[in-house]
This record gives sequence, C-alpha cells and structure tokens, in this order.
Amino acid sequence: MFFQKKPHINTDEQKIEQFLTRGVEAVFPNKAFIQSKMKKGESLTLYLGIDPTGPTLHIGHLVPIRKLSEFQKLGHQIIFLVGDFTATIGDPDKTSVRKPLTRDEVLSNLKEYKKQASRFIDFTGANKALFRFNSEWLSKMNFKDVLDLAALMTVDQMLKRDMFKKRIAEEKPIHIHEFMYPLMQGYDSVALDVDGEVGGNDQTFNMLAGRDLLKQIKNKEKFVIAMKLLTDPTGKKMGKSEGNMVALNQTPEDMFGKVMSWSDGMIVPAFEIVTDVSIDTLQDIKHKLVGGENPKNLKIKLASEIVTLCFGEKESEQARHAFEQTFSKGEVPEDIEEVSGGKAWIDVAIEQSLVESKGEFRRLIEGGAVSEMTTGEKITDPNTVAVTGVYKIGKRRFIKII
RNA sequence: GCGUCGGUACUCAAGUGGUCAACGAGGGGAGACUGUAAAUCUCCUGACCUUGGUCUUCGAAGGUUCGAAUCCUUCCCGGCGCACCA
Repeated sequence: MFFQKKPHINTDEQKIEQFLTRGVEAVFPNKAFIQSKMKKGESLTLYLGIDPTGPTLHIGHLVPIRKLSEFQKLGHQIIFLVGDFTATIGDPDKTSVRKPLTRDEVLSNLKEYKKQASRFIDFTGANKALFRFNSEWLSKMNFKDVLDLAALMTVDQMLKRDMFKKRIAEEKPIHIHEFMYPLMQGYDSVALDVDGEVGGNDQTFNMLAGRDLLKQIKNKEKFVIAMKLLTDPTGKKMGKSEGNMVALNQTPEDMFGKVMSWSDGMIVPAFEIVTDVSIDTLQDIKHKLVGGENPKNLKIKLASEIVTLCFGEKESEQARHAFEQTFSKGEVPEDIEEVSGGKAWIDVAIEQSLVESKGEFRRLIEGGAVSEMTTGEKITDPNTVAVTGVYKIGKRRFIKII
C-alpha cells in the first residue's frame, strides 16, 4: 500500500457518461454500478493488461489504452500491466495453441511498449500510471497455489469459451495449460487488487474470469469495461495476425497510408473509437457519408486525426501532404532511396532489398510493375542496366537511380 | 494399452506410385479501373539459372522401386472409440 496525496477526482457526469459509453462494447456487472462509484468521487484503480507478443503496439491496442488514459485524466489510478509471464505461456487461439515466446523475445518486445504507451499515458507526475509485470506474482506461485486457484473454476465454465467449443467441434486438441490462461490472467486482478479492468472485447472472457476470482478470493466486485474492437466491415479484427494492422512504430507517412487503405466501412467506427472528435462531429460525418460526400475526404480527416494522436499535428500535416503529393497527384515521394545505377536492374533490386528473391523481381517485371515515373516507360527485362531516373515498383516501392 | 482416422506450402484444403513445385479457396503481390477504398476482370505467389532445366519441399528417420507426398518399417504428434482407472 502506498499513500500519496491523491489528486482531485473528477465527478463530472458528462465525462463519466462519456467514459462509460464511447467506444464501449459492454460493461460488467452493469453501468449503474460503476457510475455510482465514480460519482461518489471514490479513488479507483483500473488496469489494462497487454501481452508483449509483438515488437510493437498497434492501433488496436490504442482503444483500451486511450480509455485508460481517460480514466487517469479523471484523477484515478491506472496500471499498465505487461503480461510478460503470460506471454511465455501462450494464449489459446481460435485454431491452435499460440506459440509461446521466449524470455528474450518478450524482453525485446517490451522495450518499445512503455515508450509507445507514454504518448497516451502519463507515467510521471503526481498521479502517474504504474507499470507492472505479471511475472511479479505468477512466477512465484507453486503448484499448490495453482491448484487452489484452479479449484475456483469448473471445466464447464471454461468450455463456455467460444474458441474451445469451436475446437472441440473441429476435433482439434485443447491442452490443459490453455485452461490455465484465463486463471493466470484473472489472478492478475487479484494480485493487483484493482477496482476495474479495461480491455478489448476479445478479452471479455478472461476479464470476467478475473472478476470471478476477485469476488471469490477477496469478496470484491471488480468492474469490467470491454471495448469495441476495431473491425473492418466483414467483422474481421484489425490486428497483427490479420495483416491489416497499423503499428505504432511506423513512420507518420506509412501510418497515414495504411489508414487510407482501410475500407470505407471502417470510417465511422474508427472515428468513434480511436479519435477524439466530438459526438457532434461524429454525427456530422455520418450525415456526410449518407449525403454522398466522397468518403476519401472523410478518410483523409480520419487519417489526419489518428496520425495527430500518435505523432502530433505537425507530423500529421506533413504526412497528409506527402500522401496527397505521392498518390493523389501521382508525384514522387520526397524521401526515397538513391542508389547509383550502372548495373543490371535485378542486382540493384536485390542489393536494395526491394524484393526478396530474383524470381520475385522477374515476376514483377513480367507483370509490368516496374516503370520510370516521368516517362512511364516500363522495364521489361530484368537484365537491362539501370539508368538514371526515378522508378516505382508496384504501388508503394520507389527508388531513384543516380 | 488396443483399434481407428489423420499430420501437405502463410492459413484452410485436395492429391493416395510417374502427367506433382503439388488442384482449389483464403491471404499476399502486380496490372486494368479507381479515391493507394470497395466491387470487378486478368496475371503471379519455393529457390536458382532459364524457350528448358537444376536443386530444396508434403510430421521425422530409414527402406522398397528405374521412379514416392503417395507403398513398407520404426519413431514423434494429434482426434475419435474401446479397455484400464489405486
């Protein structure tokens, strides 16, 4: 327990309402429960757990992170929990066991996390966010502790989880340790002794497991806020496993471009859950879309908003400019690699890692993907000598031969 | 333990002695059309030289054969059923 001068708790009704609704998919046990706590001005703790499974955070993480930040701004205590222990175990996946990560992988993934998270969360000052690791407690438990914990849940409860049902239906294996995952993650709630947890809707089962455990072990009612997932119109999740993710370590230009390539159906949900635009603006955007405004314009606004959030207004403006210049007007991007020519194209391509194999480059040539920007002339033979000019390979790869 | 079915490229999934670098679908890349959208049409999607070929791949290792992803043996991993269950 630590005693510090608690900052003022904001009990503004509108802000609380916003906190509990914007981008929120579901709350447990119910909205009124959390509302009353918040209105009373109680100082609450809320945490978000993230497994360091990739080298960077991505835009999907942003949704709960920003919700966490919102809570911090209201004066409450927030905790950013890194699932360093759980990541070395492997979360059950839809189809199979996720490959467990090694300690080293986890540590290297971790490096960037705090840095990236600190763009949104305040890790300094009077009400600083805590940065914790679940190995602090999970690595210390012995088999007896684990059994005691496991005794609190039944197999039937576990089997309610969709992915397990699915795997049984598909006659795919389920390992015992996969049942432990919700327990471990749930135990985080107990160890941290929090008032609430926020996370993506895909984490609802695990979050509720924690709620259950906390109730049984400490007789405490944890609230759970499940955030909407950033999905494309087909309901597919945006995430690293789906390949359409926007990583937070990308350049502003790349991020801008990625957002622009989202499908139109993403515009409204993305505005709602990953930007700060007001509810009025949101309505306005919906109307414009229905009214036949070119969705591209709204998407540019969306991309600008998102890049601003991550990098600031200036960077965002530059990214937008670069995007319009490069793609809308078909001009050459400003910062491109310059290499000296004088040798066969295929060698240049390999040396510059523009392609992964010579075969791939040949295929691109055959497909007419390599051309000079100003004359539009296509390279038709991979063995021709690269001469001075600015070339593009496909849509996004550029190179300048000097 | 016994029986039985299965393990194929990024994913799903055909193929069950030569015509298999391996059907098809998804994903990814490229071209056309565009708003770097979606939809649609076309092409490509193991590596290396290249009209053709060489090499590496179908859970692992051996074997049979002129020739295997395909047959045999052993092993590893999984599903299901039966048996066992202090």
